[in-house]
Formats: sequence, structure tokens, C-alpha cells
Amino acid sequence: MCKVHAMDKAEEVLQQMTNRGILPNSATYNSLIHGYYSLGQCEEVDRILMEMSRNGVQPNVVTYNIQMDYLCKSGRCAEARKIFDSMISLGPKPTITTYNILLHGYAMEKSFHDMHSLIDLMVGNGIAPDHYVYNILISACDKEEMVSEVMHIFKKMRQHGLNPDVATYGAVVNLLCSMGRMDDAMYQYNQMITEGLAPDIIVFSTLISGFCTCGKWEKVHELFSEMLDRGICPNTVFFTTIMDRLCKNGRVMEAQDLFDLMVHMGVKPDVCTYNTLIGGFLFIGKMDEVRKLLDNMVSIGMKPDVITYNILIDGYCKNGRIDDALVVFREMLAGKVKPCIITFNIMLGALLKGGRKEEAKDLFDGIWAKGLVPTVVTYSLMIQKLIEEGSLQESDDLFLSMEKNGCPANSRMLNAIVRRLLQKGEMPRAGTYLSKIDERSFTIEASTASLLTALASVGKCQEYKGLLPEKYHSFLEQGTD
DNA sequence: GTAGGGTTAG
Repeated sequence: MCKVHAMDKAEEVLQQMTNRGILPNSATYNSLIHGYYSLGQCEEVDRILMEMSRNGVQPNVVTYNIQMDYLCKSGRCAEARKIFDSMISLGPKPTITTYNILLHGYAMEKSFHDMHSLIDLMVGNGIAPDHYVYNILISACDKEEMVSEVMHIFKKMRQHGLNPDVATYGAVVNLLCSMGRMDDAMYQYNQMITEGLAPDIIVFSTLISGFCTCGKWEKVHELFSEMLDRGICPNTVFFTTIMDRLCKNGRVMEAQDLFDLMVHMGVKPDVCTYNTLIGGFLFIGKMDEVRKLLDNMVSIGMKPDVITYNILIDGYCKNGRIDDALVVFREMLAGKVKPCIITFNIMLGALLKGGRKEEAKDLFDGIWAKGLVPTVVTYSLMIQKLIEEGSLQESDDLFLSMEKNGCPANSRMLNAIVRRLLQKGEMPRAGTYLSKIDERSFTIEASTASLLTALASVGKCQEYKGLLPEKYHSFLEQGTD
């Protein structure tokens, strides 16, 4: 019942069992906690946790895993890590699932350093990596230069006695398709069939999206019939995935055609489908089409959700209509779809970019009153603006208070700060933040490195060397060639 | 019994 989100029914059963003197245990409560988290109802989770402790039922490893998974998927890995650390020191002992949940969280924020040190810790604690570990690693790779890395991991897993499964191939095919390397993707697809694995709907949607993006319609049709021949029915996610890829490539009218096709085939669009298409029309600035879709949504009884609003606000901002975005934002504050931290991040970013710092500052200060927690992205936006306008003491203070509030900077944020400081010619401070990248074993991004190189080429190499950590001197020297 | 990976929107 929890899995199908029939929480009222589940609560009823809980009530019945209690009435008959059958005491719920951790597994009973875990089912409810998982159900409420997947509906985003954290107050209900807190209520269950209180009830658990009142009845003397201890949370077990699964309880913590569920909580960690929720935190990681909400972009709050730092908080999940705290639970993990307390499990290491006080128990219950993390299982391979616990490691994988955190690993996936780090993968979502592309913290490769954290991923690798977690795998080291796991192996050090006597747990051998399984399929999940390898598949998470592969799916975190999303850049051209990572293809060889992925192929390496691919080989390595076989050496450890784990044969790639459908999800492994799915991740590899996805990477190749996103690089536009359709021939290589098809090679892997054929390879997987040779190994006796049955391609599923995800593999087909990935390949078909790839061919749609490059307009190879004959391959699209070929794969689509092969999918049907294998008895796989296209579903909502399948169509939405392809529509998203089309929209991102500016082929919004083709996405619209697909929308019509899915309706024609009797596959029901969901909120995500509408949001995808709305985002597409905003991207090409067709506001009348956006309006039509919103009306259409409401007319069939589908409710726009927080993401619909975020897409709208973001779209208005990107079309230079910040005041229209603010109107929507205020509607949210007053209405029943409450803004989330991402809504704030979008609005903050747009106000700062538009030079409206005072309004941004007020918005930032109001986050806590809405019961929301700022993320690295939120702080990063504010800090970069402070640097840009030269309020360096203030930016340092905000950085410190951020980390003190349990939100440690990640690699991307530190790199962004260093780039801003370099652009402002603030070498000693850039040096300080470069050292933080080093201390935390993060790596310097290509764009940061090339900025260092470019700066050195204006002839101040020696002067800069005294201000930056020695490790980065080679970038300066490249600039003097 | 309850928890984890590869396609979809901010």
C-alpha cells in the first residue's frame, strides 16, 4: 500500500494491527516512512519517527538508508553524510546499500573525489563493490573525455567477476548517445544482444532519442518497430524522454508532433510531459503556445506543480521578463503551490544577473522564514555576486557561515569562486580558495586552469607565483610560452 | 517483510 502511495489505507492497517495487539516493528514503520518520503511529506515522516520512539522501536539500518536516500535525492548529501558518519561510529553498521545510496548522491552532484574516497572506505571496511557501484560510477560520467574512463570501468568490472547487466549497458549507451556517437552506441547495443541480454524500454528510449536529435528518422522507425516486435509498449516516460531531447535541441515542433502521436496512441501525458513541452516553447520564446498548454492542462484536470512554476519563472527570466517572473513568484508565495529552494535559486540568479541586488538580498534573507534550507547553489550565487561587486570581506563571511551551517562547499563551487576572484585580479584571495581545492583533494576544472594560464600571459607570471600555491605554477608557466 | 543503479521536466 505504501508503494502505491495509498497511505490512508496503510495507516488503517497499522491501526488495525495495533488494536489487535500486534506490535509494529521497524519494517512496518520503514514502509510508512518510505511511502511518506516518496510523497515528499516530511511532517508525516517526523510523526512516524516520534511514534516509533514512543513505542520503543529502534530505527534500523534500513530506516537510516531511507532517510539518507531522501536527503541525497533532495541534493542534501552533506546531511546524509552526517547520518552515515554516525552509523560508522555508533551503529547500526552501514551495509553495501548504505554506501551505494551515498555514492549515488555524490554522483548526482558530480563529486568524483567524494565518490572515490567512499569506494576506498567501503573496500577498506571489507565490502566488495557490486553492480550498483560500477553502474553509478559509469552513469556519473557525462563528458567526451570520460568515454575512455567509462570503457576502463567497463573492463574492470568483468575482471572482478561482474558481467555488465542491462543497466550497465544502459549507462554506457546513454553516454555515447549524449555525445552524438550513435555508431558507437549501436555497437554496444549489438554487443549487449550478443551477450544474451534483452534490451529494455530504457535502452530503446535512449537510442531513439539519440537518432531523433540528429534527425535520422529511418533509424528511429527501425528501432521503434524492433521495440514493438520485442513486446515492449511505449509508455509516458518513453515519449517524454524523447520529447525532452528534441526540445533541448530546439526541435520543439517535432516534440509537439510526438505529443500528438502519444495522445493518438492512447498513452497519457503526465505533468512531466507538459512541463517538458512548456519548457521547450519557453526556450524558443513562443509564449502563446505556453499559454495554450497551461490552459489545456487545467482543462483536463491536471494541476501545474512546483516544477511547472519553476520552468515558467525560469523561462520568463531567460526571455528578459524578470518582472513577469516576479509576478508568478509572488502568486506562488500566496497560493497553494509553495516555492521550493530551486524556485528561490532561479529567482535569485535572475535578479543578481539583472543587477537587482537589493531585491535578491531580501529574497535570500527570506528563505529561512519559508522553512527552506539554502543549498550550495544558493550560497554560490550570493557569494559570486559579492565578489563581483568587491565586497570581499562579506563574501568570506558568508562562505564561513555556510560551512558552519553544515553546507560544505563542493568542487564546482570552489572552482567558480576562484574564477571570479581571478577575473577581479584578487590574487591572494584566489590563492586562499585554490588551497581549499587542494586541501579537500578536489581538482581544478579546465576553465579555471585556462584562466590562470591566460592571466599569466599578460606578463605578470613571477608576481603571481608568489601569491598562488606552488601546485598551480605550471598553469602560469604555460601562459608565458 | 522495509532500503540502493541505467530514459523524463526546474
